Amino acid sequence: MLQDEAVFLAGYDARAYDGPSVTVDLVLMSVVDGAPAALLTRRDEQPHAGKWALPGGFVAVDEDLDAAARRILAYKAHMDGAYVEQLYTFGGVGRDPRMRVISVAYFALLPADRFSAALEADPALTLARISATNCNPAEVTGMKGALPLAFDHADILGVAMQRLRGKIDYSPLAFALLPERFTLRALQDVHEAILGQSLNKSAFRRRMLDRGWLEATGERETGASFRPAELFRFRPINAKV
Amino acid sequence: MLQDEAVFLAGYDARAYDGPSVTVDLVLMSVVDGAPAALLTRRDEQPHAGKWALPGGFVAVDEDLDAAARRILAYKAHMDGAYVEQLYTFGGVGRDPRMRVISVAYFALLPADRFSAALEADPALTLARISATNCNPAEVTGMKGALPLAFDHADILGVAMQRLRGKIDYSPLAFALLPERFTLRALQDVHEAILGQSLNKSAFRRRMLDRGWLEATGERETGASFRPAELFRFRPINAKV
DNA sequence: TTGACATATATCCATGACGGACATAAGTAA
DNA sequence: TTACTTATGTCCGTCATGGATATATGTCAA
Repeated sequence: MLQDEAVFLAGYDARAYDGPSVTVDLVLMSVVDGAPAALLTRRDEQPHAGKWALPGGFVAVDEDLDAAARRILAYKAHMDGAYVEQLYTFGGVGRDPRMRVISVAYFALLPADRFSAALEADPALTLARISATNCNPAEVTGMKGALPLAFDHADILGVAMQRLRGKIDYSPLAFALLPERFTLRALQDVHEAILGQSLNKSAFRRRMLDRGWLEATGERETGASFRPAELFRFRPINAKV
Repeated sequence: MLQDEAVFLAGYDARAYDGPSVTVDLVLMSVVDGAPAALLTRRDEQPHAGKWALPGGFVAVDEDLDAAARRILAYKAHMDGAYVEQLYTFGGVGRDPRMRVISVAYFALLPADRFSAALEADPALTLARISATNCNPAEVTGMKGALPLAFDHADILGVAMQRLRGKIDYSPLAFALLPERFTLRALQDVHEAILGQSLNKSAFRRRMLDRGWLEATGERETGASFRPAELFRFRPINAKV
């Protein structure tokens, strides 16, 4: 921050010198129609009015950081129970032109159906498709073309995708993106969407079944006009998340 | 800056409430005598007087988060140029009994010689050995037995070791713990100290040489009473840190 | 000068994970 | 009943790894 700019702000609020404010920003992610997606809210006010931002909010002085993330998940995104993990803390001085804000980013993973339900429940939310192939900076497109992102939220989205790609093949993150019962094909689709590349089918099945995370239900999918696949369930034994 | 954006800033009340304070805590790590170690400072004041803490400090309102980490590295640990990476943000309400403090933890990696130099330069610092095998919670011992840790710094140390263990075999982190020239044996010693287990020698050599990170210098170590090993140098080509 | 010694370096092989091809199974639809 | 499509299981070549073994190369002592 420039010196005269600091003096300018100090004239309006002396407490600006107390220290940085802390917010939590949430990257709500899912895989929709074979592509990674995130939920964004449209900014009505300055700065960055009209641009799209991650749901977020200030951390209260008597509130755990994780609790703040869950509160924002429930209040601004109308959902709870999602898998939530702290992502990274963004603390550049110029992130927000109003004042100094340090933002602790979290990402939350949701199955596509709950994702859609949240979209319908809140018209202020929109779905942004994230290009998995070219992810730095994150290119997001909505229903009507590209979505300009507010603040450094494109960076945050990029780091979230990066983390997801790095962890998905050795952690059970993918199960948070699927319904309770799913086929091996659906599981592979999620992996391929996150990684942005197709995977070998035999090797993928072997790997997943050998890992011990899957429990066969004995049931099979319905509605397909071909041989139905068996439905599996996530068995969180020896789970390392 | 847009016209209406400037108008908006002029009337903005920077802070409507008092929020949490933000500090940066530094986990200064190295491998000393075949064991992972960290630098701690002794607390003189309450709370936790007499216990040992990570070097840390408040983040100024006009200071980048990363800059704060580098400042603390320079002022409290008397060193610079180390490899520094953000670790995790600890935001529990009861962390500090005095007031609400959210701490962004960083870890810094240093070769053992610079580690020792910092120890000699500042008598307030002490070296804590970290048991790599049983790392949760981190057990640290100094020269005279166990070191009780202040606040939640044992947790932070544990997360730092966990991160280091998780990243060392697929990232060039180990080179930040070695001098500029080193033997393959020294590199393996560092890996084994971090992982807390011995590694297969042939496989380790093959893996490291195939990875393309090592540049042979043609020189050999001196002072050994047996066949001297070749000295290698880290070649940061295609480096992913 | 020479040989013992300790470690570095190179070679070889068994094992297991993986990519990929192929055959078979099991549903729907005509 | 047959065509069709995908699921599921089997087989094999390739490659990374663990591990053993052989050779190379320095110091040190006799």
